[in-house]
Amino acid sequence: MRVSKAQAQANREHIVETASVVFRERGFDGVGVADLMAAAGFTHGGFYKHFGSKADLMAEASANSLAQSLASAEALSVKDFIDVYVSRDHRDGRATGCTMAALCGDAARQSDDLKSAFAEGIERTLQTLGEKYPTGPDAAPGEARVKMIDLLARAVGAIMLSRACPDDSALADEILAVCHAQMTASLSVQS
Amino acid sequence: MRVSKAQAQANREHIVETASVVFRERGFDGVGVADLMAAAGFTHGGFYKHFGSKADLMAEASANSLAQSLASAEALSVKDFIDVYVSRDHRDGRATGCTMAALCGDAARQSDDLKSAFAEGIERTLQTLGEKYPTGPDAAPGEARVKMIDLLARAVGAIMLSRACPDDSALADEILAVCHAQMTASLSVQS
DNA sequence: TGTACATCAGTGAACGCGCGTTCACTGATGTAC
DNA sequence: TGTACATCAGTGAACGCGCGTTCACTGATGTAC
Repeated sequence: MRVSKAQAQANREHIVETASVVFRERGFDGVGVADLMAAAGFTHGGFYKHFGSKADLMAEASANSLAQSLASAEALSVKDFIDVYVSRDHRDGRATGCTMAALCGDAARQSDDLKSAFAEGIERTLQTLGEKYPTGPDAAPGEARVKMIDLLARAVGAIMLSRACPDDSALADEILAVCHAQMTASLSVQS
Repeated sequence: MRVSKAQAQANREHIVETASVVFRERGFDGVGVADLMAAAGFTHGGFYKHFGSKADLMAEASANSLAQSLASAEALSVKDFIDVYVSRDHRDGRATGCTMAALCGDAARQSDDLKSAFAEGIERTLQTLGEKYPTGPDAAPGEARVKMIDLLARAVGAIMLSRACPDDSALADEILAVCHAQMTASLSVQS
C-alpha cells in the first residue's frame, strides 16, 4: 500500500503534530510508539520509515510545538501574553498549551539534542516577546531581555507549581491568581 | 533471614531516602523498583513487605524530600534562600536539590495522592519563608505570602528552564544570573 | 532462664505485560523505455 | 501514451528486554510456656 510522496510527507507531519500534543499531555515516557502511531491513525510498524528512533521524534515534536506556541505569541502584547499564559485555561489544557511548561522537567533528563530544541524555543520566545516589553524611554540596552527572562521564569514556574497541586485545590488557583497579579503589576513599574 | 523490628524500620527509611534521591535524579519513570532496591542495598523481592506499590513509594519519597528541603530552608533568610536556590550548584545537583524543581513536571501527571504531597510541601515552604519575607512596616496583611508565592514561582521556573537547556549553554547560565539578580533586587523594593 | 514454635524481613525465580525496534510482506506509486 | 519493473509507505507478526508484581522459601527474631 504505497502512498504518494506528498501524502507520505503529510502523514509524517501529522504524526509529529499528534506526538507534540500527546507528549505534552502524558510526558515522553507516558506514551509508546504504538500509542502515538495509533493516535495518528496508523499502525506502529511504519514508524521507522519516518523517524530513526522515538528520541528523534521527541526532539522533532518538541521543536514543532515550541515553534507553534511562538507563532501564537507573536500576535500578543506582553500583557496579553501574561493573561493567556498565567490562566486556569492554560493550566488545565496541558495538551495544547506551552511545551516549556508541559515538558521542561522531562527535557532536563534527555539528550542535548532535545535540550537544544528547548533552548532554541526559549531563546526565540525571549526575543519575540522581549521586543515588545514595555521599558521606559531611558532604559538600559538589554533591559527588555532581562525583564523578559524573569517574566518567562515566573510564568513557567507559576503554571508548573499550580499543576503539581491536586485538582480543585485552593492553592493551585491561588498561585495562578497571585502570580498573574504580580507579573501584571511589574509590567507598569519601569526601572 | 528475618531482621529485627528496629532494623526493618531503619531499612525502610533507608529505601525511602534512597528513592527520594534517585527519583529526583532520573524521574519517577526513569527508575524501576529493582534499581531502587539495589541502590538501597537490597534485592527487589522485599519491596512489597514495606510498600503497597511503586506509586506509594513515590508519594512517600516526595513527601520525605520536600520535608527535608524545608528543614534546610528554615535556617535561611529569604536572601540566602535565593542565593542557594537560584544557583548553578543547585541546577547541577538535581539529586540532592529541591524536589519541586526536580519533579513537579512529573507530579502534574500523577495521582492526587502524590500531588497532595507536593501541595503540602509548597504550602509549608510558603509559610516558613513567608514569615521571614522583608515587607515594609505598613505592608498589607498577606503581603509577605503574596510576595513569597511569586518568589517561589520565579525560583522554580528559573531552575527548570535552566535545566532544560544543553549543558554548558550560555542561555542556561544567563537565565540563572538574570533571575537571581531580579529576585534579589525585588527584595529591597517594598510595596 | 530455657525450649519450642510462630512470625515475617529479605531472597531470588517467575509471572504477564508493554515497551522500542525489526522484518517479511503488500500493493499503489514512481520511473525507465 | 502505454507497458514493465523498481521503489517504498504502511501493515502486522515477532524479537528481546525490562517493567511492576507475586510467590515459595529461608532463617533469624519474637513470643508463649
